[in-house]
Amino acid sequence: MTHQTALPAEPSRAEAVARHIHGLLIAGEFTPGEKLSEHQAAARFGISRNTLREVFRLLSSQGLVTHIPNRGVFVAAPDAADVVDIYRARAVIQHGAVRAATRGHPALGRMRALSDQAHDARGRDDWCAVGTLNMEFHRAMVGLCDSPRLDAAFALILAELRLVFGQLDDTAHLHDAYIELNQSLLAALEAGDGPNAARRLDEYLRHSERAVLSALERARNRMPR
Amino acid sequence: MTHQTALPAEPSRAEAVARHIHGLLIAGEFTPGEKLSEHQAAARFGISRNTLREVFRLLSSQGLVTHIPNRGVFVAAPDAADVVDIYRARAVIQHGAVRAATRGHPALGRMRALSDQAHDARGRDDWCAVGTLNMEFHRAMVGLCDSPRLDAAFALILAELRLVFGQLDDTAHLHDAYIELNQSLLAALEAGDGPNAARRLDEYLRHSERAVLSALERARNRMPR
DNA sequence: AGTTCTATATTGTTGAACAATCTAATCTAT
DNA sequence: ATAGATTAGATTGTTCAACAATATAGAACT
Repeated sequence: MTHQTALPAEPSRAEAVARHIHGLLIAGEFTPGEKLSEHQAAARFGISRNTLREVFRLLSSQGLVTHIPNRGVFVAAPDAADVVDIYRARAVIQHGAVRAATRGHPALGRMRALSDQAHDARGRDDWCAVGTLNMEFHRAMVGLCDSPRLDAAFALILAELRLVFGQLDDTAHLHDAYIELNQSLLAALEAGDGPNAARRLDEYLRHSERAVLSALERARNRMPR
Repeated sequence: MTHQTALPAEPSRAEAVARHIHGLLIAGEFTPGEKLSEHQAAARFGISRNTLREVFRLLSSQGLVTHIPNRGVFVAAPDAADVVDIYRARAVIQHGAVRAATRGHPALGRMRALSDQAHDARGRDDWCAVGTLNMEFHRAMVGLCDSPRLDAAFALILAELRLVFGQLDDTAHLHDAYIELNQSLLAALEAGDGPNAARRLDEYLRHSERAVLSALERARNRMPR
């Protein structure tokens, strides 16, 4: 189950379009709650309505899109409750990662590399890259569990979080201060200090959640619907 | 996001068939790795090939069926590695549930009710019900997290485990001894004794995983493919 | 026996069509 | 004029027939 095509060659049109829309969604190209008409979307993405329906089933299973029977599919509109839930789930899974951490685990090397890259990206003021690398860092952390299923579940949750980010305006400050937190978290893991790592993790999650929540509320106030 | 139709009235044929096949899968009506031909399955379930493809996308996103491009879809054939992974993921999520447990949490009441029902079902030698109730018990336990996303992720994992059960012959003993373990686990949670609950949980998971693994190997030896 | 080639079957996708459902505008009645 | 019922239009859910692209199985060949 660990086979992952190095270069994501898309064999089928459906999956290609699914990945494409996925990219548009987490890039914030749609407004939350926006309806995605089948006729319209099929024309826009150059596939038939039948194939598009398969794509929608794909995306809706990933939680990026909400399918309401006989009504259509709508861009997911995560609210504050969803953010709280996402961070709750993150806490459980990532706490499990801390417990599963062992010195010299391959995932630690990946985390180190991503942490360094994030540091570089910040030097270049490339905030988009910082955001992506930050998420990759935490995804790599879940790799400590050595569980494909947890990896998959976490990837889903993180994709939803990126959907939230796409709705926000000021994504810069959301990742700035957390590079240091990630570094100290990683240091604790590399040192094999579980309790300290758990504390650092909780600290990160608490701060990040609060930042996202307030940014979301700001965005909602600016654009109430 | 908390709306869940009390009685699962199926508005669309696709979802109805999806649920139907889901039931057949976890009941062990298919042999693992069996190919599900579109033409054949569409005729069998009385829907068109296009609609069936949507159903397959649904099921494949739930991990019950494996979609291989240009090859078709196959009944998932979880092996020992998958079982290990499933229990690894369970350990992480359910350990989080123990940490989230608070006295008087509604989920504890549901667990109590399910535990009692399982006890009754054992008295009636209704092992099928015992198995279902055991899973419901643990699903209710994850409800302690108050996280719809963790609930969903856990439900997915448990469905895969049921798929494994469907492949086994002697499902009776798989749940017999665990009723007591569940009861002591629940007692520890109700008493607010987290560390003890965690120990009981690990004990349950360790025993259950070993039982499933050996039963799976036995089944595989009897029917090598 | 192993390989190549060919014929067949299956999947991936399309377009048109229809019933069922929802949406929005119109029309009534108070 | 506002509230509710009615109708017309649009959208979804689903089917069918068809075709290209790929995979499978079998035949022919070395």
